[in-house]
Formats: sequence, structure tokens, C-alpha cells
Amino acid sequence: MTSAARKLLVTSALPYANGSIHLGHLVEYIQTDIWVRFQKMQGHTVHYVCADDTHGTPIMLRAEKEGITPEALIAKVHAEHSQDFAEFLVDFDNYYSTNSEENRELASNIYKALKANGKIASKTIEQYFDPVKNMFLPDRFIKGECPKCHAKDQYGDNCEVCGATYSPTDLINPFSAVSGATPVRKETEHYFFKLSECADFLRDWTRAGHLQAEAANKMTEWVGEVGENKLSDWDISRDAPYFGFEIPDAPGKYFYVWLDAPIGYMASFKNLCAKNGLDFDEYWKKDSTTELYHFIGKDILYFHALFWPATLEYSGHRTPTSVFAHGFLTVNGEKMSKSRGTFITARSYLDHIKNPEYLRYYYAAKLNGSMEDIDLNLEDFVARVNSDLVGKYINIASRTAGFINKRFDGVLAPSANNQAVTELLSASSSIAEAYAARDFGKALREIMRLSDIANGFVADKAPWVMAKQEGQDEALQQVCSDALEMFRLLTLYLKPVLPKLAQQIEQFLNVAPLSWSTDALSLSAGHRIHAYEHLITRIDPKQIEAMTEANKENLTPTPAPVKTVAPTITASNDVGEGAYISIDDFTKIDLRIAKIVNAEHVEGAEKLLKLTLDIGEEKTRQVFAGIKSAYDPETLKGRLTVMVANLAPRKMKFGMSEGMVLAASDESGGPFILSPDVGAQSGMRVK
RNA sequence: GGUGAUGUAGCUCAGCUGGUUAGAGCACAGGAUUCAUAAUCCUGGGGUCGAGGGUUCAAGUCCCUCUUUCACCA
Repeated sequence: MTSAARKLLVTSALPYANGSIHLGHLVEYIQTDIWVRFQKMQGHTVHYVCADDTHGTPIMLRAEKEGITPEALIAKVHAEHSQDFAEFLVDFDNYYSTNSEENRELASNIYKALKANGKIASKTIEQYFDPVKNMFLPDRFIKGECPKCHAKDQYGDNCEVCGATYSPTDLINPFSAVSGATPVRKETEHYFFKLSECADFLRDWTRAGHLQAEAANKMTEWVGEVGENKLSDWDISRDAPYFGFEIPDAPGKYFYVWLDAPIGYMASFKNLCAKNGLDFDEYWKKDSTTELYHFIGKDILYFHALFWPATLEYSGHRTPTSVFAHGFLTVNGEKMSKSRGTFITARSYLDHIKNPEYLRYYYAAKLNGSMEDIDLNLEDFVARVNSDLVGKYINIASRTAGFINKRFDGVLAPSANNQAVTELLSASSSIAEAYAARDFGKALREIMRLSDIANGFVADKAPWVMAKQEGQDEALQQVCSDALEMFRLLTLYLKPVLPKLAQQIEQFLNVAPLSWSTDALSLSAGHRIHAYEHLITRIDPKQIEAMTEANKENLTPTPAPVKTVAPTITASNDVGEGAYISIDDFTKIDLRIAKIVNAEHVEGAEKLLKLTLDIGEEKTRQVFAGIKSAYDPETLKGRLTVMVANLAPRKMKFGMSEGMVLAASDESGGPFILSPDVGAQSGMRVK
């Protein structure tokens, strides 16, 4: 281990100010926080900064939808995010916002520097424009028919049905997801960062050890070999209306959110400098000797390993020391899913499981510094926390402190160099190495092995036998003191992961805050500890059940959730709060009489029936409805009912669901599907 | 489709540059123990290391083909 004090600036990726923090996000913040805490415990100077990523079209449209200003929206989200992070013990030195004066100034200056360096070009391009909303449309806000498989209602960049990728101009019958209008193609001038001219720099940079090996391989694919030019220029401007920073010399043009987002790392740090009197340039100037680390998800490697270093390099700044990418989170082996109840927000976890350190421990046990995805297996989570933390680790104090307090008035015996204690002590450097390498899983495996040694030591010495014998007081005090010394070391080793528990234990042991430099300072003779109280409790599997249950989206009448269609049509949650809708809003819903021509069970689906509906179109519609509990498919065939015909089709595990059948239900029963009166025909509009 | 990863006991994962009978934790079975939040300790069962081919004295570890899962393709 290096002992010289280093200066580190560490970041986690900026969460977008458009939604809540969920367990997937937390992998990264917990990973970074553990690493940062470890580095601080090593005595290094570390600044950990982050911010909300606040710009872009989705934020603008969502604010509009909620009837508030973007500033109000991002302020609200900022408060929520800050609270979530604080409760998960993610200890940022500064949590800021990309919508700040510091960021505006830095983004402008970087842009000017790039321009002065000849790295900015302007070009007229043709883009889809929404004539009703009077705005250019990002790819994700244009929908239409897939040019390959002709699936309807696909996004402008790729088809969710056949997986084809294309540009929005390839879509058949495109429409704006914002207004529904048919977009027109319109010319506009855009500014580009000439990334193509940075290929040589990036080829070298990506291979110079700043990236994990897998990431570097991936970059080679993108940058291309020498002589090959695979990089194209990067479009960094957007037209008004856009929520972001206006480009200094270009009225009506704004920086693309991905330009100013990473600059937000700098801005957050600059804001911290102003508060703490730190020297901004020491960390960002071209030949800085400080270290800069970015923790990110593998999905945004492109931005952090190509755009970002190039932006820094050609604007006269230092480049990152390392970019650490991690994989995604799966829950019970599958992508997080709202219908399975595994799309769990930070808040929901806190409400049900309460203790954030359990999740920190489990994630740490799974993280190894690679880009592999990690799985949160909820059963394993319970078993691991209960067994490792309660059964093994905390048990050491629980089973020995009582003797010390009752028999020796809390006073410890002088530390005797016994073999078990020595072994725990000598593991210090290998555990530190594992932490430094972000192989937290390895560190925790080692720590649990040491916990086993400690428990084995206690079982071997059997202090409870000594307690009943005459003249064994000294030995009893010695054994328990040694066990508590081992407990102190284990607490030190676990502290980056379990900072709050460690703090409580420091109090119980009556010691100063533990750090790596104090590992050898064993509890001295005559040291007095406080009474032991239970510090953590086991997780009841019922808590997990309740949590997933609470996160299950209501599957009735159909699992097509309004939340996952285009952000612009996201329903607000204020139904029932007296919010009225206009007749125009209502007429947007195309309700039709549908004849159920076929109904069948879906293999593997607990709640769904697959319905084939005739609504007078050439083709029938396939709809998955969550009504299995109440209906036998046979009794449905031939019936008429009512369906929403223009609901965005949704890809489900079992196929596409092309609409939604209406049904009534509440806690007392249901679902009950609707039937029209006699005379109604398939395809009739309901209004 | 292309590229990069990935597939090791029921579950979650270790296995470095190829080298003795493939490891851990949980779960399971038997025993011990009662200090401790039914915690702990000892012993044990359980794997053709995704499939097939190849290189080698020797392959989970290298090469080829196929396959699983995931991501990326601006």
C-alpha cells in the first residue's frame, strides 16, 4: 500500500432529474462511496462530487406537463435525490446541479476553447420538426412504423419488436410523440465537435491504462485501428426551445445536454472550492498531479471514454486518471420489472427494509471491479445479511461483551499476542488492496473468513466454561478481550461498507474513529467499553415480500402501464385529486367496441389472458389482459367489450400487447370487464 | 446482423501467467455446544467447470465451432 498522501477527485455519474433513484442507480453510488470512504480512511485527501443532470428535452416536456417551470421541477427532484443519497449513507462532499452558473460559465469557456482550437464546425442538417409544438424532435420523440418489420408505434432510433436500428427519417408514417402531429423535415444549423480529428489522441488515450481491459477493447471497436476513421463528428447543439445553456455566439442554439453534463463534475467541484477554499486549477489544469476518477455505468462509456477526454484535452484541461465502469443490476436474475415488483425505488427499500447498510453490504459482496452485471437475488440477500452480518460478525461482540461487562465492569485485559488476533491483523494489507482495486467481493470474503476464525477461537476457548470455574477469571477476561479486539479489527475492515454501524461500534468500544493507520493500535490494558446492545436485526423474508408486493404495478385491467410509454404521455398521479381533463383530452382516447374472437391462457403468466380482438380493422388486435383470476377464456369467446384502441403497443414477455381492455375493480373484487348494450358492433367508437 | 462480455455444486460466487483427488458462503444431512439475535463449532453428501472438437506430458484455465444470458452499435 502506498502511504504517501494523494489528492483524489472522484465522481459518480449524474442522475437525470427526471425520476426517482432506484436500486439500479444505487449500485454505482454505493460502489463509489465505499471506495471513497476507503481512500479517506487511508489518509488521502478525497473530494467526492456529483450533481443532478438537469437539461434536455425530457425535462422541459415533463415540467410543461406538470404545469411547473423546469427550474421548479429540478429543484423538487434535487431535494428528493439528496435525501435518498443521504439515507443510503452516500457521502458526497458536494451534490450540485448542472443548471448552475458555474456550469454555464465552464461550458461556455470550454466551448470557446474548443472553437479557438479549431475543433468546432457548423453544418446545416435536416431534422424532423413538429409543426404544432414548433420544435425540433429528438429521435426518441418521433414514432412510427418500423421500416423493417412494420411494427407500429416504434421509436425513431430503433424497433423494439425486431431490434432494427435506423434513423427517424426511415420511419413509415412518422408522428410526433409530443403532439401527435406529422413531423416535417426542416433544415437547421448545428454545431459539431470535430471528434473525427481526435482519433489518434483517443486511440492512445483509451489504451494508456485509463480504462478497464474490457472497456479498452470496446473503445478500439469504436475508435478503429490506425488509418481507419470510424469516429464521426459529434453534434453538440440543439435548437430552441430547449432547457439548457444557450451557446455564447449562437442565439437560439443550446448546448446538447451531454455536452454540459460531464462539465457538471467540474462545476460541482468548483462550487465546493468556493465553499472550502480549494484550488480548482490544481485539480483540472493541464498537467495536474492530482488524480481524477469517474465511476460510471457501462452504458455511458462512450461519453466518458471518448467525448469527455477529447473535450478536456482540446480545451486545455487534464484528462481523467481512470474511468471505472460497472455493470447493470438485475433482480432475481432478470431485468428490473415493474410487473414483478422488482423495480424498487430507494424510497421503497427504505420504507420496507429500513437498514440501508444491508444493501451496501450485499452490493459490496457482489462487486469486483469488472463490467459484469450484478444480480440482487432477494433470497440470497436475506440469507447473506442474516448469516454474515448477524450470525457471524456482530455475534462476536454479542457473545463476549456480556462477560466483560458483567464480570469485569467493562474493563479489558491487556492485549496478548495470540495467533488468531495476529492473523486478523496481518490480513489488513490484502483487504486494503482488494478495496483499492474495487474488488469489494474479495475484501468481504476475506473479512468473513476472519469472522469465522474469531468465532472458532471463541468456541475453542469456551469462555462460558471458564465463567463457571474457580480461578479462571483472568483467562476469561483474556479470551473475551481478544475476541473484542478481533471484533474491532473486523469493524475497521467493514467500515467503508458499513459506516454507520462502525460508528455505533466505535461508541460501544469507546474508541476514536477507526482508520487504517490505527489498525495496529489494539485496545490497551484497562480500556473500558460500554454495555453491548443489539445493533442490527435480521431481515424477515416477509419484509422482502411486502416490498415486492408494494412495487408491483397494478396489473388490472391490463399491464400496459402508462408510465413506460413515451414520457410525454406519462399520466400524472393526481387522478382523484379533483383534476379535470378537457374534452380534448378525452377525445384523445380512442375507445372501441371489440369482439373477443379468441381468448387463451398464456403459458408462464400468472395473471394474464391473451385476447384476440376484432375492432373492425383488417387485422385483429392482440391484447394481454390481467383478468385470468376472474375469467375462464372459454366464456369470453364471442363476447363484446370495450378497448382502448390507440394505446401505445407494449412489448411484453409474451409478445406485443396492442391495446387495453377496460375492466372495473377495487379491493372488494374484480376485475369485471365491460359489455355494451345490445346493438353495438365491433369497431364502433365509444364516446 | 456485427462487436465485447458471460455461462463453474440447489442458490450466490472464487478460481492469478495451464500443473497434484475443482473451492467458499448459503441451503441440506449427522454430531457437539448453550456465551450469543434458533446465533456458534466439527463432520459429511452434492459439480462430466454450457456443448462438441483441437493444442499439450498436463486445460475450468489456450485455440476453433456451436450455444445461453447481457450490453453496445454513436
